Amino acid sequence: MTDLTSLDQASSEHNRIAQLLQKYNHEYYVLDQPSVTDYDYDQLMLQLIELEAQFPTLKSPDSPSQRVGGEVLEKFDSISHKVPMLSLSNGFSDDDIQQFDRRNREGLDLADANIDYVSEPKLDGLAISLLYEKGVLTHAATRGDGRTGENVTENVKTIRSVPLSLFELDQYAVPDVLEVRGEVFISKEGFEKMNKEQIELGEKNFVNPRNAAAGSLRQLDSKITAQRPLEIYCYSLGLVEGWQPSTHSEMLAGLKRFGFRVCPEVEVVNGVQGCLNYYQKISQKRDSLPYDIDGVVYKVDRLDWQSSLGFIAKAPRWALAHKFPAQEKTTIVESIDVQVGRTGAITPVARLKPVFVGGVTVSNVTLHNKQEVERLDIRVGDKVIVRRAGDVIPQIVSVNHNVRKKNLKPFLFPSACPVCQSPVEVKEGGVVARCTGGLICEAQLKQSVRHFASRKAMDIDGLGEKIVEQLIDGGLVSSVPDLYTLKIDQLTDLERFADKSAENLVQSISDSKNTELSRFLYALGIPQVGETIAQQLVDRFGTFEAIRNASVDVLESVPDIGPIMAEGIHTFFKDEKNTSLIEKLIENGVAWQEAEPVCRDDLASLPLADNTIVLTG
DNA sequence: TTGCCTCGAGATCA
DNA sequence: CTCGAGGCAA
Repeated sequence: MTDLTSLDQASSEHNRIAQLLQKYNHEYYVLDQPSVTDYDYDQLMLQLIELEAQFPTLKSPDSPSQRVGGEVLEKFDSISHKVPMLSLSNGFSDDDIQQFDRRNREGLDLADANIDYVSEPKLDGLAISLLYEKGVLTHAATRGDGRTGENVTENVKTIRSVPLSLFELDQYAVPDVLEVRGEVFISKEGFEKMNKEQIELGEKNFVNPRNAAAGSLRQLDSKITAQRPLEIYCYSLGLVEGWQPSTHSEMLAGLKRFGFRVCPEVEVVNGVQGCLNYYQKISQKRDSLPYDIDGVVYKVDRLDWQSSLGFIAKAPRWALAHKFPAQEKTTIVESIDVQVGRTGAITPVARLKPVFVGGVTVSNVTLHNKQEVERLDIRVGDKVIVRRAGDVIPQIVSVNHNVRKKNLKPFLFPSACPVCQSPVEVKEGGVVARCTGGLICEAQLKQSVRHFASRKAMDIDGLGEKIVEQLIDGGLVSSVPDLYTLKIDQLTDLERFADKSAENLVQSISDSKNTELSRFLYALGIPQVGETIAQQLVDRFGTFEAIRNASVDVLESVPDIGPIMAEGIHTFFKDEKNTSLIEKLIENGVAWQEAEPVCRDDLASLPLADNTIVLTG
């Protein structure tokens, strides 16, 4: 390599090697048909890296050398998705699929004609968006909340099956802007290998491929990501300029030509029967597929039909995820605890003998309320069937009463709060039992303080659950305003609280004094008032005084506020306990900028959105 | 709800 | 080294 002295020479050599590597890479990771040995590939890569070390100007963002990882980041920046990343509606039964198809045919005025659907396995990984500008991968982002995700470009570049630049084939011009979406995952085999390595390194095993993939993508050091066996299958587009396929299947074929990996199980099927047959077929193949899936996805093939069907709240109407039934396991109820929430809600929770189901270890399952406990007739010592319903929340499916030992005692739903002994009350017509102790109840107090400090409320950094517990158990805090009079010396008396921690906590509490009205409102924990309603109240009324003095009728005029909420808000501000608490907070220095009341309706959602309205005065 | 990553800080031990 | 907080993903 040292014989390359001029930049020109080096540059053409760099080009040659880079192109070879791109080709070999694609053959190996996308087509699964390698034409050279791993050794040859590695040697070539080393040559390239050496060359770039000698001539750093040759290091381009799409150089194959990017695959080994680069600089260590300090944090991930956020990236906003120009086209939001939506989720999919779920279906579980044949009937759900038939309804989906019927809705589509009705929506498209098709009566009897069958719709072509693209069907594909639903991979159990994490969604990712890849942005190519002028054919080069420039940004890769996680889904996040659908509107804003994290910039994980450096990590994604290390995934061998992600093209760093698009293939240019004569007859297919590369689009100016191409955002491709897909699923990043780890294969079953990759996962096994990875865990073997973890053991050799003396590290902990990963529990399931999905979380291992998500964790791998969140490494600040992309060199670590580069060593993880991440793969990708691409399945849809985001923002595109300069390419207009007319069907989904044509789009997927195009993606393959550009060098993307597309799941080989994808098929175009005809009508609802085609979908159901596909589901059967994939169900049978499921165990032999090299990766985890949790269902199949159907998408209307014609893109013009997709756009005329459009979207509901946060999912396309033209696609449906047909999920496999959740895995179920049997375990034992070890105890039934009762939790008291911020609003006094009494929730029974079953503590289970830990059981590995659906990829995670489940040991706690909420039993929701009294009715549910009675419906299940669940007792400590019972054998129960557990599953993870709809992706995440564990659920008790049923209790095996046949094998119940005779001496098991029925669970007695408490009539007094287990924490403060105040009477428990169920509102007329309601299901939720509530502790009537209010803030006298330590459980409610703890939760209120925790809520007050939370990020979307007053954002007091470092005041988590355990610390709140310590403050209240130690008698340092008996109401929310007490936070603002905490002194460093008081804190240092607590366990595991040294000077630095005490100082930091006092500082972040003090920092929270300057806040926004909407945060403060939300922090107060007014019944029914979440983040959104708090913001709407501020938009409508502008000042705290205006909100606190608003009559029920006026409150009801705010969008999304009905009679129940209006009543709740009004009553909250009439209660002297609440007003004195608010006074104290203000005395202790909590303050915000007040605004003029602006009656701001959500313009985008109104029929007038397309017109221009000029406001004067 | 669980799993994973990352950070700061306290505790522990050489 | 361990713990708690915080953030993210499904």
